[in-house]
Amino acid sequence: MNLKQLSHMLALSQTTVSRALNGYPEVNEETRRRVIDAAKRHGYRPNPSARRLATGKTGMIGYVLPTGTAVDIDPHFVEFLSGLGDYARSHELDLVLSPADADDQETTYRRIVANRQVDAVYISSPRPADRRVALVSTLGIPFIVHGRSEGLDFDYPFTDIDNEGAFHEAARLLIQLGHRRLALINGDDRETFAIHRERGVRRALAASGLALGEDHVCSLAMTEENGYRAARRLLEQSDAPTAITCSSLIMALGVVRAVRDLGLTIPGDLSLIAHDDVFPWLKPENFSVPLSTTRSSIRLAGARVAERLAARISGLEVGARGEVWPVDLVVRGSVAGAPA
Amino acid sequence: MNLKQLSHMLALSQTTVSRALNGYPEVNEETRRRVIDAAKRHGYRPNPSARRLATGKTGMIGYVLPTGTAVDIDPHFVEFLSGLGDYARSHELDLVLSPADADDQETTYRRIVANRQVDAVYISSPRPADRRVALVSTLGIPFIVHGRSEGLDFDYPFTDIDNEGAFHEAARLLIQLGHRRLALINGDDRETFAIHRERGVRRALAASGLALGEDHVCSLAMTEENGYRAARRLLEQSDAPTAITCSSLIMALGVVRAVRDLGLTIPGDLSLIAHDDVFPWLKPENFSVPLSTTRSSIRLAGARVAERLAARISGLEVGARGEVWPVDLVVRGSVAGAPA
DNA sequence: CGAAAAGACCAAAGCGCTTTGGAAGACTCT
DNA sequence: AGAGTCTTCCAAAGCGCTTTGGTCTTTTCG
Repeated sequence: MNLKQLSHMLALSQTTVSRALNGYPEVNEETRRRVIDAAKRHGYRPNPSARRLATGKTGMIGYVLPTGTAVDIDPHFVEFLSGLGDYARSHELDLVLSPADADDQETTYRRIVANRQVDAVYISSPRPADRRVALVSTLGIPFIVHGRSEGLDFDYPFTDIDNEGAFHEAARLLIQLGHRRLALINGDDRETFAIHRERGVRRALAASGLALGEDHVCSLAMTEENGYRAARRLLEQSDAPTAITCSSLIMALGVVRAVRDLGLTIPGDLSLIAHDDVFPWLKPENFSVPLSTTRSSIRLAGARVAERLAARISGLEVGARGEVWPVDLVVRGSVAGAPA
Repeated sequence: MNLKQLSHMLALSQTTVSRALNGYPEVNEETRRRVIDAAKRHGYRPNPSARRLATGKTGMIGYVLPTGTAVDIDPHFVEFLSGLGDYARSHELDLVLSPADADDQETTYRRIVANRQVDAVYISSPRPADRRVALVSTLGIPFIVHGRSEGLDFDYPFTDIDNEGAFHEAARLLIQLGHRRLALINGDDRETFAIHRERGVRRALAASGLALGEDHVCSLAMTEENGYRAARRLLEQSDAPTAITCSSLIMALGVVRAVRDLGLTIPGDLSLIAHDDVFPWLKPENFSVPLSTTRSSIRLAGARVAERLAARISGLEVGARGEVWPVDLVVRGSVAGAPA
């Protein structure tokens, strides 16, 4: 059932039927009702390919997915996607993932914009002076950055959490508890979130006249194994930290294992606070010693990003407003006063 | 730069240019070279919307993504996606995720087929007599099932691993080691993979005149917490198992925690074998006691599914061939002879 | 009461591609 | 030389929708 058939059946022109369906004003309300009714009864659904060709609108939002045998997609992605998908569904948006060579995403961005394959895109895991942000911005497609870049000479719309504030608070708490030697087990420090977290820890230390030693900060891909290695390295050195802040729950698993292997205890020998993105399948309260966390649901962020994308597509949102969400500090058993 | 401009510039008809570009035979090789050359030089890329409208081909593969606030996307998804994306990239395919109400995916399947939004779809986490498989099959869109359904009265193409064989082997090993009371901590037993795994364990036990007690099998969403709960429940009962087979590495984390909480040891008091889908961020060899596993890379499966989808789209693959991959049993420190 | 404005509808021109159904010229064959 | 065959190219008809630029009635109002 296409527009031609439907309009013929109603003895109306395609123009009028199309307008009736799309809510244009220049059609009699009585006629509109007839049209809508008939469309529903016959299950008429405009062909999206045709509509897209005519309007340029696709009803899709895009994401360039870096791939390659050596490239691992972040497990956070799936939670983000849950939120994004949930919102997208309610607004009849689909998400198209365009796989790209991790080292050349630009080509793919250009392609999806040139081809008008999507109405908007989002960018995640931004880095300082992120080229993707600059690119997408000049290409003129609506977009939202999940996270933040830095050192760009223009503003852009983003949704981020207060990583610096979160880790500042975490470190401050540890310092208040008497800890003097803090360490940070961080994610890849080429990404802004990691830089912000480190900044937060340093700022808290500096406020008490302390500093983060060069050998007290690790920056690695967020795997259990790297958490373990980092913790071993930190805890086996002469001025081992008495407290660790950690960028991920998965790394924290490794930290806990290292602590156990070394015959130490949490929080007796080591206090630990990790960032929790809120996974359904791994919860900080279920660690053998319940884990203190800085908590922020990445799923909510996904929903928010989708919401803003939808708003930008429909022109409801304009400008370059960045929003930063506060992060909860949730104290559980894994922190205690510094050992004597 | 569109076809019209390009053909005008070459003083050829759109027909000829189109044919030259798409490799049709009825065009002079000399002319073809000129056209291809000019197209490249001017960066001509056919507009996919237009091409789609004309041909019906989209260059996209679809996946219906169940969403909802109470619905968690499986973290395995991201690994599967890595493989799928990697292959898709090399074949210039995009992936479109269509979010759907988890309780009504049918509408979405019908929509994406009716609208010709994708060239093929894949289905994951199938259940016995899965309605999606039946639906997609009658809708007539090319598809591949990742996993298997059962009890359908027709054949369909799938790629699955030998879940039954894997868990059969795991259980057999444990029995050979003298274990008599085995337990199974399984995933959601409404899904076929879980059913097959249970079947494998039962078969191995039966071969030695043993059985899987009703209270020795748990079927839950695969979270750390559920792994913990299940293990507690199993290990605290009077005829506690001396060996556990477990459907996921994440659940195994919980099992290990439970064992520790109960003051037991692996493999002294309990042998443990879990299924490993091969995550980059959590490796069985890094468990405090290296974990024995049945191993199968879900990422490879993703690549294979993409490959088959591409083949079906281009007509290279037809028919309903199902393929079943063998699973490796990797023995590490977490298994030992049954306690005396 | 007549002119201007508003209301309701339509024919046709795109959007940019593929594909059908020729047509013109060059070649082969008898 | 005329008939048939290739080879090579083209004009034009879709694909199914939106939107422009009208036309023909009605209504409004000085």
